[in-house]
Amino acid sequence: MSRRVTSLDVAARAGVSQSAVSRVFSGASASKDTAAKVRAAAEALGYRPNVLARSLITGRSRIIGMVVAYLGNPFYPDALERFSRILQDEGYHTLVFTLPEGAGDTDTDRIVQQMLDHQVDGIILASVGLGDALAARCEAAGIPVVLFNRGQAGSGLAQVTSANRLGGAKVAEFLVAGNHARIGHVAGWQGSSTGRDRTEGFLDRLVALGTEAVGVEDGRYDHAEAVRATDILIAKGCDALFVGNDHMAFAVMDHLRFDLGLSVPGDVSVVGYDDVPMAAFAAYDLTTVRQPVGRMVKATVTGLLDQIEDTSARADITEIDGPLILRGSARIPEGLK
Amino acid sequence: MSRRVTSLDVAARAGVSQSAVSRVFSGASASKDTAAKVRAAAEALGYRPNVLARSLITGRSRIIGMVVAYLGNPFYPDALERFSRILQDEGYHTLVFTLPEGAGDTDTDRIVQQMLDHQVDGIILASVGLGDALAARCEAAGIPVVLFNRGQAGSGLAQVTSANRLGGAKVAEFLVAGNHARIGHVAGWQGSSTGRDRTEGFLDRLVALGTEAVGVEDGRYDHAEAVRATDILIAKGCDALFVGNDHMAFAVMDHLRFDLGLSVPGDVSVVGYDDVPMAAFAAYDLTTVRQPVGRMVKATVTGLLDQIEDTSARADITEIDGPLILRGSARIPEGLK
DNA sequence: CGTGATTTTGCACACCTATGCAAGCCTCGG
DNA sequence: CCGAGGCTTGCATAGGTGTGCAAAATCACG
Repeated sequence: MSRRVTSLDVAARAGVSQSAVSRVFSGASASKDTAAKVRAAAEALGYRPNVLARSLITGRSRIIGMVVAYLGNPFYPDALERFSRILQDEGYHTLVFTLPEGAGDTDTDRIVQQMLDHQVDGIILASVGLGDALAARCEAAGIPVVLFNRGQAGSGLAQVTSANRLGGAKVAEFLVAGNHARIGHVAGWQGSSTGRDRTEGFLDRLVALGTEAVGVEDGRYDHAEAVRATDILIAKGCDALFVGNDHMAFAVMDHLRFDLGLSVPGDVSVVGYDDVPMAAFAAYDLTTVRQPVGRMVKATVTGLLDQIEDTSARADITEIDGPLILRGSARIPEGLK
Repeated sequence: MSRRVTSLDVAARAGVSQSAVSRVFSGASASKDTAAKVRAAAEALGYRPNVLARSLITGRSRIIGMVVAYLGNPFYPDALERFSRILQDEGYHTLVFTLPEGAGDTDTDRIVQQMLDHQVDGIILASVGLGDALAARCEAAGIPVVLFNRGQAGSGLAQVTSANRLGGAKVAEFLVAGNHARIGHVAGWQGSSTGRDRTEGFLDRLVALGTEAVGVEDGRYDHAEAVRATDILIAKGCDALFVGNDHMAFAVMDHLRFDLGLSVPGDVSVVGYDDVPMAAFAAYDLTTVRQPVGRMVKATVTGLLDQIEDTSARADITEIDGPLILRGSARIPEGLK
């Protein structure tokens, strides 16, 4: 394997200095003439600037660290794919960091260190599961951070979520309009802001509408927990369940239909949150609140790059509204048919 | 933001030379005494070696490029998560590259260039969709490559797949044993080796058993295509369908049940391939051939690291056998009950 | 054509670490 | 006590690029 061709080689061939080559490739000023000569020589030699050397000296790697922990929920792979694609188009790349199952502070520290080691220009935290520790440490290290699908009140960190409270409220309106008598809630993990917000919005709106939830059980975004929660709520006689995300909603529907022998939506209406692709599958045909992944991802990237390119740009909180998608898993009010 | 702590700072504080510091952190020989002094100083200053500078000089980045294109199929996120985790444990990291939808040669070239730019130590191609061009170019660039869940006959490239032919054969055995009279096949994309192999193994074994497929339609790993294929095969009177992967199988089952009003497995048996988590959901309860993701991932990483650390190690082809998982989407032969 | 303003260019250094080489140290056997 | 051999250590350089600075070249204009 022959040696890499360097900017010096190009300079020699083009009859200019190495700095001229550097300037041409880093977009600095250069005369039409030399730029042409340099490009020709580079083309002939197959020269490409060495990213490592460049990063070493500029201090910017054009790499974004992305922390994920929960790819089992199809919402996240979808987001990851979009992130990777957009960042690629912007000349950035995505370095993936996976948080171990029961992530303790030790793990968190290690991840942060590794990101610092690689001098990532920015960080996307796309995981509901991780504590505030990670975000705090990133911030302390002076690296721009955006929380994706996760909020953290008063942290001063940039964050992009869907309008979770409003979404929860929409479901409340919908179920009440559907004349459901006993409404229950399999909540998203109450340790996460998204989970809490959806729950709050839902419960508050119920009260505003003059009714109340028969029961609320934390499903912790977990299959088995969701089933357990369902049992409790059904025992209380619920005829409608708002489930904290689609992934749990599938488990709930399966349990209702195949273990408890109930009809959905005949006996029980089920509403989810996310609108992952599978929600449209006929087997579930899940009524759910859509999280507009595309717009959320775009907003996240924009916010992050703004922070990177203009350090004075400050972290803002973005909430993106998504519609309730009416399908067949919940009784549809007369007025909406 | 204060300047980074460098090995020179540590050297000064420890009263040794910079090279001593370097040697301690790169695992070269050093006396107990100096090692201790260096570590103490490093600890006190919060020193961490600069990965970029190190990579620049050693030529190894400890970064693995991972090319994906099809995260819609839940098989791949699962794999990606495992890859990231294992590589992390081995001191490597995962740089994700996403191939655009209709990836032409231009895109392929760009991706390869970007990987070269970042001097990735190795490449995992985890995408059925991409042509041979990408693999060839990577190989030409002298970077170790392993194809994951994708083969390429006679390419001389390392590859890890499940035993696709054998898997297809198992399904043939199973369906014949179940006394199915008219067996059809919604094939995986015939442009991919996995698709072809499964199909071959399936059809060959049918013949060996003295029967034959009523029809074979390419589902191209696509939802809509799978539905189209199903229509054709059902029109031919099939009472059993082997579907090229689980993701399509879900579409097929939904179509059979909710559009055509057929019972699964009452009227038609359906068997998939992959055993993604969703296959175990009660709504589908899909009989399918398991791809042992964990072992496939482990084999891929092992093979790749071997090639990286020992350039003489040559590419081998690994096939990992997986069992047929019996569930409720296909009639179970008397003998197996 | 001369002068000042402006752009272009080259020089040299910085970024931070790994490593070949030679010199220094220690150890051990005779 | 001496010499040989092995382990440590420091020196100096390489790896490839960006950038401040000053010199050179170009331009505009009177």
